[in-house]
Amino acid sequence: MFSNTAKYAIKACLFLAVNSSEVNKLVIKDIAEPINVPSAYIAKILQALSKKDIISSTRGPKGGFYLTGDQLQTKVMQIIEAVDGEERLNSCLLSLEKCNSDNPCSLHHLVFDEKNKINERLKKTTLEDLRQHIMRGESILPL
Amino acid sequence: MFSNTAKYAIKACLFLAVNSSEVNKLVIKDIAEPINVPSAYIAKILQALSKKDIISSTRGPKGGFYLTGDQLQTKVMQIIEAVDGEERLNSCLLSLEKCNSDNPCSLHHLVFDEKNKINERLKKTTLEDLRQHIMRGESILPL
DNA sequence: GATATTTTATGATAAAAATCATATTTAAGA
DNA sequence: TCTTAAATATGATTTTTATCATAAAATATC
Repeated sequence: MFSNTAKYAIKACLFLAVNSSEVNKLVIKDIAEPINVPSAYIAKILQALSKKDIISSTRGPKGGFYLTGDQLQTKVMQIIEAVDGEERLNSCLLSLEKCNSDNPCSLHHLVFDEKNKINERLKKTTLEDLRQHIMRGESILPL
Repeated sequence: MFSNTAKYAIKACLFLAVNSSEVNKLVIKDIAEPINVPSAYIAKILQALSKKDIISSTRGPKGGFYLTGDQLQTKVMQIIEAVDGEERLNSCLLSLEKCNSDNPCSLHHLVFDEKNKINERLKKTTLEDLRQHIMRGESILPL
């Protein structure tokens, strides 16, 4: 459903949401190992997220990655779009240009409402929301 | 959401459902062109579907592809599984093995019910259902 | 300022998915 | 039985995605 890159990005952001702060930066290795993603790969993803200001970083000794308070308000959808580009989730199931609610493709009715609901949630849910969920023990930190 | 291969497979099956029959077989070119898929590619997909008995074929002159009455009862999900392999649609969003309803990953609640609903529909809906929908003008044949 | 530690930029390689090409087999019809 | 029209089998190529590698730039600390 998501690309590996998007999944890894979400995992990394959540890991940062739970474990990092401006005074507790994490170095690539300390992210890659626990979330179980090859470190050279996650490094590249973190760079992209950092460039898009979804996460923060400073280089040099004592440097690393972390999230600011603002960045805890990032929506899950923004993370996905940052790494995968937009509309991966918004197009018709069959990728038909002509398909829309007025002129639905054959599968349209089967998925439309549910797909919308999922998308709405991804657009609304923030890292902070997920972090709190994890803190309360209502879901697990994906590792 | 689906692979190109799965999308093309669904399009081709629907096209056959609407336009073919045991006495009106369609040749690759007559499928590939209208549904707008490269013919060498759709040929390969049709071969796979035929081998799994989701569509029928006969070779030689007057040969071609078609659906039997039974095959009109094929579920959309079966088509997807035939070409993509199973479980592409059944795994956790983040592909976590440990994630399930008892031990949900952070995104689990955001998608679980809707994903299930979609999957249920894909498992229930037959080509014949979709064909009738199209015949009644309630949806378009995806081209 | 020199050094060490970190991210950043860049690009190389590997694997998977999509696409293209073609020789072989089958069956109809002359 | 020969020819022709079709699917089938097989595999090559291209494109995309995933992964790996490394030199350059930045910054803290001595």
